[in-house]
Amino acid sequence: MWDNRRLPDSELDIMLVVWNAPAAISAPAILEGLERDLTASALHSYLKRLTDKGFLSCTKQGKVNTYLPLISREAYRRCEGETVLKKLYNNSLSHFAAALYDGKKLKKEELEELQTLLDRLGGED
Amino acid sequence: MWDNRRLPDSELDIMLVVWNAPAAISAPAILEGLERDLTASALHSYLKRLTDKGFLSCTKQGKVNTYLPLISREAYRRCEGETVLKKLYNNSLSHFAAALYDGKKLKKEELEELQTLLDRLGGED
DNA sequence: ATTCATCTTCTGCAAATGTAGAATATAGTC
DNA sequence: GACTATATTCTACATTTGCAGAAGATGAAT
Repeated sequence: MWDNRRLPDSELDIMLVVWNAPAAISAPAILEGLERDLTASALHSYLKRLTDKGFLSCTKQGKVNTYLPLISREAYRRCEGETVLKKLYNNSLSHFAAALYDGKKLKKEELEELQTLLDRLGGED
Repeated sequence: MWDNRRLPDSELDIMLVVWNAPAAISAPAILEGLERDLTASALHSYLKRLTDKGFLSCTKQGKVNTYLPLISREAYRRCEGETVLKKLYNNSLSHFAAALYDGKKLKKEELEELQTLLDRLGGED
C-alpha cells in the first residue's frame, strides 16, 4: 500500500533510475544507472524492498528481472514537496523560495520560467 | 558534527518545537508542544540523540533540563530544501512550484508575495 | 550434457530509528 | 529527615535501513 511514505535514500536513488528509464528496466541496467556503486546483491535487497512496498513491479524474463514503477515520479515528487513545504515552510512557496535564494540571484531563465508560471497560475480570475 | 544530515521524523518534530520556543525550553514543555504524544522516556531518548548529533545543547537547571538549538532553523530549512530540489526537481524552483500548484490556484497573497520576491531577486541587473 | 558467466535469492549482520519500562535523582512539602 | 510528585537516565527491544557473501538458477557456448 502506498501510504505516502518517504523512501530511504538508497531506495529513492533506485527509483530515480527506474523513473528515468523509458521502459521496463533490468536490474543490471539499474546498477549501471546508479551513481553510487553497490554490489548486485545489495541492489537486489533494495529492489525487493521496493516491490514489497508497492513502488515497483517486477517481471522475470528468462534470467533477468525487469522493473516498472507503480508509483509515478510526479506523484512522489508532489508528495515529498508538499511534506517539506508543510513541515518546514509553513506551506508557503514564497517562504521556500526566499529561504533558498535570498542573497543569491536566480538565473534569468529560471526567473522567466517562474514569471510565466506565476502569470499562468494567477492570471485568470 | 553537523554533516547536513536529514533528521528522522521523530527528531525533526522535536526540533520544530524547540525552534519555535522563544528561549531555552524544558523537556516537559517540549512534550506539551508536540502534536503526537510520547512517553517522557521516549522524548528523552530523542533529545539525547539530538544532543549527541550536535543539534541541541542541554543545560540542567535543578531537576529540569533545558534545551537550545545549535543548528538554526534557517540553516536546516535551506539544507533540506536544497536537497529536495536537487534530488527531485532538478534544481528548478519553477519545476517545483509547477508540480505543487499546477491545476490549483494560489491564494492571492501567496501570489503577491511571490511576485514581490521575484522582482526583488531579478530586479537589479 | 557440461561448463561458464551471470543474475537472482537467501541469509545474515551492523547501525539507525521508534518506543517504553524500570530505576534513579531531585525539589518541594510535612 | 521522610514522603511525594515529577523529571531524568538506563536498559531493552522491535523494526527499518544499508549492505554483502554464499548458494542457487538459468541462458549461452562448447
